[in-house]
Amino acid sequence: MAKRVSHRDSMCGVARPLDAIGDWWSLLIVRDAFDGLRRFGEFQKSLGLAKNILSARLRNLLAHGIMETVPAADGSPYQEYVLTEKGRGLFPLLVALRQWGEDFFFEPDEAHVLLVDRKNGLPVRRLELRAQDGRVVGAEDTMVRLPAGKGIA
Amino acid sequence: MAKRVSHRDSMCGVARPLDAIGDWWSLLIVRDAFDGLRRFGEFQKSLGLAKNILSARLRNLLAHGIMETVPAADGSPYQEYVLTEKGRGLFPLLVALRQWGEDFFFEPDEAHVLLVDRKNGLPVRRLELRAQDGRVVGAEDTMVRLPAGKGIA
DNA sequence: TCGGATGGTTTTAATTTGAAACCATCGTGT
DNA sequence: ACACGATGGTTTCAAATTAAAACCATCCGA
Repeated sequence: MAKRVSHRDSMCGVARPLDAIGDWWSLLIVRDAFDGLRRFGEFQKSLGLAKNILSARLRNLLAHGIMETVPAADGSPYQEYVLTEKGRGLFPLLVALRQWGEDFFFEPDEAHVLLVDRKNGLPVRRLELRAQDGRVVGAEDTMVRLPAGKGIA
Repeated sequence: MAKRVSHRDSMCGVARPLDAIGDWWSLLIVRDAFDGLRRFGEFQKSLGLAKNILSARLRNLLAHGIMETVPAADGSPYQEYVLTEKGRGLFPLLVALRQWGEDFFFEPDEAHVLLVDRKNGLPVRRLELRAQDGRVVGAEDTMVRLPAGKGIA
């Protein structure tokens, strides 16, 4: 937690979120939350991590406003963990991660889960970054503009 | 490295990439590589991490085929680290991370770097996930379809 | 041939992680 | 009322990881 940030990362738009997600367990928890999991035990069973670690990660997600606890849901006396709006904002990131995984981590013939449109069951399109005029742009077509002129951040 | 994966993550399209990126330092290295950094010393200065850690991370990125070394570039007798196609495939993920950061980690009046179109300097659009028919879809509109029918993965 | 720049590795301490044991609360059965 | 299992954690302690610093090697110009 509270990872050390480099001298220039105080202003960096990439490092700041990384500090909040902290580690990959957190992102897997968020993924499971998108899948509808809400209870401590559900996350633990799904991810197979130690309870103390899950506890720490959930605490961190709560502290960063990515998840929140709600008092009940089905009458149980326990609390449940649900995504906040900030947490739901991670959806594109998860999709990007998933699509990258599909592209490079599965053999061509290897079956893998597919993200599909709920309406008709068809796979979703690939994420594309577009310029204001609608052109699809890649990394080569973009640059970062600095607000005041310091590092390369 | 070689993080333990849960019992079901062998098939999960999200956990697999996470194993390759490993930790957030790796992603910051990739980000810097997109920014044009290529040399060991450049990464070290930019990120401010210990040299042994940078060394280990670069080794891991090489092992996963995310970066590769090229013999020279400007005559120096040293090697340089550049992104492979697989590494360049991380661009949408970085954009997603950056946009999420812009949304939730900066005060409304706080200046921050902006990803802009190189052609005209205008900010790029937000990433949007679209269905086959072009509709913009959110998390609620999607689900994962399993290849054979097991867990919820 | 000295000395600095570059690109690492080794060594050692501090932090984090993880497994297991432990504990507390609630609900149920009897 | 009381035992007991399920749930949701915390504590303890060993193992792995990370970080800082020191060290080492190579190339290069003066």
